[in-house]
Amino acid sequence: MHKLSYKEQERQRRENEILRVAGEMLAERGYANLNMDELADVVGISKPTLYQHFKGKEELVAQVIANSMESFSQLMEDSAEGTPIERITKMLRTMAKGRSKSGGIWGQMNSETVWKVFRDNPVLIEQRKRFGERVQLLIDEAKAAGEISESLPTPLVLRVMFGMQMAINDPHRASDAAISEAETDEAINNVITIFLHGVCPYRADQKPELQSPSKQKN
Amino acid sequence: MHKLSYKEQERQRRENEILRVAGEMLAERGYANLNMDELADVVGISKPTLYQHFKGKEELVAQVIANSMESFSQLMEDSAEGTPIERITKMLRTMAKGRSKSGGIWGQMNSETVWKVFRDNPVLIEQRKRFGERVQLLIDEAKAAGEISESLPTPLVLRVMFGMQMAINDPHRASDAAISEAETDEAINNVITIFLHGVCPYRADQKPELQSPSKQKN
Amino acid sequence: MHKLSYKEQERQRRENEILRVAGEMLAERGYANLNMDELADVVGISKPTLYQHFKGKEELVAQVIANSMESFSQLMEDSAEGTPIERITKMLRTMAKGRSKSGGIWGQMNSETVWKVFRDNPVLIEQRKRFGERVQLLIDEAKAAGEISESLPTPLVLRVMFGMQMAINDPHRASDAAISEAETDEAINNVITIFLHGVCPYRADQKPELQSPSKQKN
Amino acid sequence: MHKLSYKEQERQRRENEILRVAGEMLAERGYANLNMDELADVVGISKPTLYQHFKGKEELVAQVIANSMESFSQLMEDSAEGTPIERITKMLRTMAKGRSKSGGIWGQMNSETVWKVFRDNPVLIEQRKRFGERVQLLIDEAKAAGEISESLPTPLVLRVMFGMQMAINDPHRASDAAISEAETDEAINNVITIFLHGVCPYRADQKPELQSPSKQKN
DNA sequence: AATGAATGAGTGTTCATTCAT
DNA sequence: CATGAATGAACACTCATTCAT
Repeated sequence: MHKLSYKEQERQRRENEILRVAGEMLAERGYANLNMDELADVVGISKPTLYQHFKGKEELVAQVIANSMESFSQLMEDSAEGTPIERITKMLRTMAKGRSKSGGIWGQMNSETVWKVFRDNPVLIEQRKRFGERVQLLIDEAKAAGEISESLPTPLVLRVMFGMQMAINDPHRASDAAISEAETDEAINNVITIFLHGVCPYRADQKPELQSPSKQKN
Repeated sequence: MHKLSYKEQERQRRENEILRVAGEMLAERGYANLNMDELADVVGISKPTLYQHFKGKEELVAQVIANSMESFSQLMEDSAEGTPIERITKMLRTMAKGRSKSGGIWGQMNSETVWKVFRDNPVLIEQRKRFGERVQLLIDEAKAAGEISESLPTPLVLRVMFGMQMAINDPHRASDAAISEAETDEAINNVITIFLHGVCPYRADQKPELQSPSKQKN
Repeated sequence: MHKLSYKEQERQRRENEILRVAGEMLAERGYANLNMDELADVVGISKPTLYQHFKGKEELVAQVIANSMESFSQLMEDSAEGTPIERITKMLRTMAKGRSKSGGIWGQMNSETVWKVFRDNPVLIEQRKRFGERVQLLIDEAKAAGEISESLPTPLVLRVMFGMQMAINDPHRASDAAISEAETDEAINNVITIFLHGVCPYRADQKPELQSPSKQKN
Repeated sequence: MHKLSYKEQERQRRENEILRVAGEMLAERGYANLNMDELADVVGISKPTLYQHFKGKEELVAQVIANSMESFSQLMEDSAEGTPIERITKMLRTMAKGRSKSGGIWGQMNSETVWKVFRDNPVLIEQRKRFGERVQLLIDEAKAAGEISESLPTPLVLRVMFGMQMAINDPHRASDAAISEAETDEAINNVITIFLHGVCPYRADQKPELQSPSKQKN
């Protein structure tokens, strides 16, 4: 890999900065309220420069999502040690701590626009595939280790992981009343506990029986 | 209760129609892409008429949310029989089936704007209180019945319920490829199962141990 | 003159009420901010009823102006006794006291729209003529009596009268700090004094010499 | 003071042009009929460009007023020579000639909206203070020189000056029939004469006696 | 005759995107 | 390359006016 020129480095640094800020904005305010003017302002560049880095808002957001997935993937890679469930736990915890990086963006998938970007952007199509495979692998390992019920479809487990994310904080807490670190930690722990118990293979002697709707009244 | 005039009925009917369409749009496209022009068009009225029903976009959305919470509340009321956990199960199932009514809108709370409406709108403040109390009651009953772990804070349980919601469908499925009823049902069942196992009091002999972060590496 | 039916009387009463309220609104807020919805509301009737009395906003305003001129004319008629200048004084005072009736509306002539109504409305054309004649008469009498300088064109004197009006109050005083009756009275007295001294024939020995622009530097 | 770049100059030029046109429109048509679309059109720019210069209609109007006051202030500064009354005379004349600059806008203060801007806009608050002080000074000098009656409150004198303004022209003359320069000049002279005689200290031997309302009948 | 309800035609404002410098 | 400045296309909201009842 050849050495990057100073200019090139600078460019990279700035691109990352843009993506970082955009990621935060996207997670906090949603696609529609992600304002290109403000973004450029906060990053400290002009709008045309912004457009030199990204062809448009959609592409920018696509990159943000890509980055987010990438760092998520990286996270899985990095926590390669431990039992699968330990790794999953760690992932959940990391996601939760850095809400803006992954969880926050996931929450934006409810917006049609973001979803379309996620679905149709060429860069993301590839990334989605790789990402899915890696997660699949991890979850499957967990299944093999008996830590996740075999009967649960992998994508569903993944979606539950993200859904759990959203349960950790009131998305926008009491506005001014900052939440203590300890409180957040406890919420995280609780959510992880719920997740782990929720997905682990249950045994016959365990209480909750799912009643199919028809038999409900019984 | 006096009989409503035909006009009055018509007005009500239309108001409901507006709320229904707006609810769908909100759930599917988010606040920013809920377009008053289009809404009026789809409902088949003119914009000023729309504004005679609702003072503005925010109030409209507030009403949509209020309605959504109301029908959710109603649901709890209606399913008053059965063990608490049976009732919760039924609720989850109903929420999941009618995504647009409750779950879909909940997903929009990630948008700053919607969240502000939810927090600050006077109509909703009262409703939130009542809603919270009812749910609190239900969950507390479930705790008392030993169906939900006492150690889990009630609001967190509620948030998990909503988070679960979002795990049921890819928020926007493969766009055209409609998902079979059966598939959805299975997803619902799976998610409910996960929820029930996740929150039920676990016993010492159960597998998953939550490792506190410090001890993680062991 | 035949006796009016009760209905007819009622109608008249309401028409007057509309004109009164509209007059106040027009004087205080200007043409553009005179809102037909609000007007109907304040008067306590529905908009279609309003439109049964007046063909449209312009006609309504025309009537308001006509009324205003009429009551002004009436005022001149009523104060037929005394020297011309005494009558003019009385007029100024009455105008000032009831700003909304005459002076206030006069102030709205700066709005293109109101001015056009004033100029072009058929009802007003006639009224303007009569009004002008009466005032002309009065001012000419005053001139004849040596109370107003012969050299001042009558329309200009009239305009100065109205201009003086606007000097009495800050159009919208310190908003909340109500002005004492006494203060207003003094302002009125001062303004009238200025007017009377301003227009009365001056004698050679009086101080202020008007310098024509060319000689100004002198 | 560094030399402005060409771009900067151009920007200034355009900003002035906007203010000029807006000032004319405001004076002629009032706040409500000052249309941002049309303004942009007339100036020859697009609406968003307009909004890059001024945050909104109110701010734009505030600037127009500020400019107007500033040029008025400047006028006082510039005509620093001569007796106070000479200076006032000159001011009146200049105001009258350039109606749109000062007088015309003053006439709009009857509109609630414009008045609110005048009262509440932060930029104008400071300007109003300075403006008031300067005028106060001038009028007080005139009083000291015996050219304006000591008994007249300064603010009232100022208001009368502006009121006089409005007497010079029929605010909108016979529309098409342009008024000859000479006519206007004569009107101006007459109004100034009236003003000067009106406010100068009157002597006991002068005719017009102000009758207090109670004694009017004599 | 009176009204609740409806609307066409704007109005101010914003935003993603592109030139000219 | 970087940028100040420009813009087309929307969008939320309002208002005078008119029907249908």
